[in-house]
Amino acid sequence: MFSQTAEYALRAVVWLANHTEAPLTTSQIASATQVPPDYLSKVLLALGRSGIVNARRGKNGGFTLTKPSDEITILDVINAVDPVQRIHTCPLGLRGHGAQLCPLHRRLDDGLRQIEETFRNAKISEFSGEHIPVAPLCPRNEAAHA
Amino acid sequence: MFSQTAEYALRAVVWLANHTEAPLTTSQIASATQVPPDYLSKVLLALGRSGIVNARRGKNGGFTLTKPSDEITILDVINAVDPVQRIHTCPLGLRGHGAQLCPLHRRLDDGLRQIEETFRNAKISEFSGEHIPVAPLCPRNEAAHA
DNA sequence: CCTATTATGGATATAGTTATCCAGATATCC
DNA sequence: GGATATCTGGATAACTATATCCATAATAGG
Repeated sequence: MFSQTAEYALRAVVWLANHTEAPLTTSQIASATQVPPDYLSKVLLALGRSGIVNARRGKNGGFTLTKPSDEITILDVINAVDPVQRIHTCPLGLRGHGAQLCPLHRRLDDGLRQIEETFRNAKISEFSGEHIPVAPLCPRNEAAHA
Repeated sequence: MFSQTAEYALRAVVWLANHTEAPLTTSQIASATQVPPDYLSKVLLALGRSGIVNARRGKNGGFTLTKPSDEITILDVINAVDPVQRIHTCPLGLRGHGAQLCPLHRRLDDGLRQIEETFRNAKISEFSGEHIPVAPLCPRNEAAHA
């Protein structure tokens, strides 16, 4: 349902939100989030172009978030790499004029609107910071070691 | 967000729900719903395998719905061709054990669950029958002719 | 039984997404 | 200013989704 690219972008942003002390390099993020490094570099590029992350080159360079994590939503990240395509006009190319969708497509678009809404209300801060009981991204299930 | 295939499948099913007198052939459905005929044939095959449509070969053959349209949901159709992939295990392949998703993936899966819910509640009958004010699928905008 | 019609499904082509590779640009540090 | 680290971005490959083509199987009707 979501593209792989969106998944990768979210992992990167959540990881960055949890490591704000210094910039993180592509390869640091890649190994932490288990994303192919060279592909991640494209994803980070897109996140940069959308103003979600900031890049610094050279030694001690890397990526940082441009905003605090409570000002970034899941929707922002998804839209940066793989925008939600709302249905604005009849996909059949009939002469339905714009706003007037048929019941089916109106209903499908309602679903899309709902998804947007849900993910607009999900701030990245929800997944970062000290208050998170389990580790960011998937927990390593420390319970198993006890 | 939804695949092209799912879109095609929904158009076909809605069209069938609105034309129940006799079986419709692939090419009839294709031209009515503006879907590439040879591709539609694969889509209808998948719908048949999922028990949503019934096929009859030979003269006067074609496709019919196996059930009344109020017993088929948008979710049924989507799942027949391009199933909603819920997130059950950690996509990072870490040793998180099944049920225990990290906050991010739990939230994403919540979104997916919500989509399922929304489309499970959308019966195809909603888009078929005499009670529909505008034509099924996109209206031909008859207003423009007045 | 024969013919016409229609679905079934395999083979292949095209396009889009995901992934890899590497040369270049830019910044930092000394 | 030189050396090194790092992002930027173009070129290409692998994979998946979409689309097309056509031979075959099954059915209806005569």
